[in-house]
Amino acid sequence: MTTLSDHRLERSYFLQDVLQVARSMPGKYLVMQNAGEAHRFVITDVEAYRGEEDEACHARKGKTGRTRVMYFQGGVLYVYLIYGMHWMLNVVAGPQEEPQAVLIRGLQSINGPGRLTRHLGIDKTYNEEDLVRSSRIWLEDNPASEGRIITRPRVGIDYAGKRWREKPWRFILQDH
DNA sequence: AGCAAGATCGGT
DNA sequence: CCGATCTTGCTG
Repeated sequence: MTTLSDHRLERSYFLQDVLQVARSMPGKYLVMQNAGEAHRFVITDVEAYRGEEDEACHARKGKTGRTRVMYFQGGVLYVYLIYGMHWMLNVVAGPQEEPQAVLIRGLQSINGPGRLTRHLGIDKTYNEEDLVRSSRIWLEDNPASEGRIITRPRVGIDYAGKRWREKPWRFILQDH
């Protein structure tokens, strides 16, 4: 018998380049399992951060205590605190030693990267969690997903140079 | 040891 | 538009 969990995304998906991963992520499910109950949320809004050369990426200054997880192979979570208040949820992408990550900015019915982690109870204990093996959080393909993806410049990165500010690396599911 | 900045949010 | 709130990374 086929169950939805057979749709869990495997390693090969996350090993793709971050731009491929990011633009195909809207429409997929973020699954949270607690007390044996799985809750599925459609991902609607993401951004790609790509390598040390990307002036908007945390890895622009190389490997540090905080960014070391970005150098892991794709499929693990990068969770960090911003402004002393909000947990940001990122999915590491690409092969080992290539620092790339997808910031999840919105879910169906929960907009905003800080609001969604608060709603789901995601905090620093999720940092470095492996989406391919975890029993409390993973991603699933959504065969029924339809809807167009629109692109926009990334948000909140005024510190980056113009060339990087203007990259259309935000991917939003149309009508959300 | 001290400091400035930050991939945000909610209230004026 | 501004303040909250605290970790991180850089400087000395």
